[in-house]
Amino acid sequence: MVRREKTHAPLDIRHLRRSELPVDTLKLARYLIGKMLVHDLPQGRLSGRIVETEAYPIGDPAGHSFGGETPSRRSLFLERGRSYVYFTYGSCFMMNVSSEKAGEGAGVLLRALEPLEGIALMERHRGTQHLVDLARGPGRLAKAMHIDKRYDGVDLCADGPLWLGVALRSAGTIGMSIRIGITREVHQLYRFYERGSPYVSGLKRLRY
DNA sequence: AAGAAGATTCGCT
DNA sequence: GCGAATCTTCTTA
Repeated sequence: MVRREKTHAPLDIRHLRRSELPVDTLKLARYLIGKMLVHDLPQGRLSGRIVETEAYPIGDPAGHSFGGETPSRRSLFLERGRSYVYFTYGSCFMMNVSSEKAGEGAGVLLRALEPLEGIALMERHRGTQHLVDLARGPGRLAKAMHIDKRYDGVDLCADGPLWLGVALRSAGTIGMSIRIGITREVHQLYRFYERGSPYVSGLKRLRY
């Protein structure tokens, strides 16, 4: 397989400014489809296009902010554009983008990326060379991008190692569906994805 | 102090 | 497709 970063110049990715982020969890979840997640490591840059998200808005019983702020969940209550990283099922980190005003608990779960730069390093992190599986699913995404609890609370609009960006290619058609893996509010259409992308998880559940 | 649940993944059938 | 793995956090005693 031809590796993009060896045959193309580095992508021209510009930082997203906080003022560009919609001040609404559902709008932000849709807005982030087609945007870039970038992690600059000493070994090189990891980047990918966001192709799948889920919204966990204010007051959502399925959201981690439901029931109020705790030390482990404080990042969800930060101003929009900060990361909330948590560990679950004894094996997976997952990354959210906080999505409302400071003091309001809500977030957007990043569920899948189309890997673009640093693919060889992502393959090492994930232990597989199957491109479409590298960041398909929230736990795999975090592992491929080398995201763990150290990155909880990071400002994704600041000039740090982990950030959100915009590259030239925009999103295609955006679809909606029910969210995956939850037991409450299961009927809400709070999941957004790029139609036709092979990098989206749970393809069998895309019915909308 | 003990137990249960959890925004999943992987391996096996 | 199904079920185990695995551990943090929160609840209850």
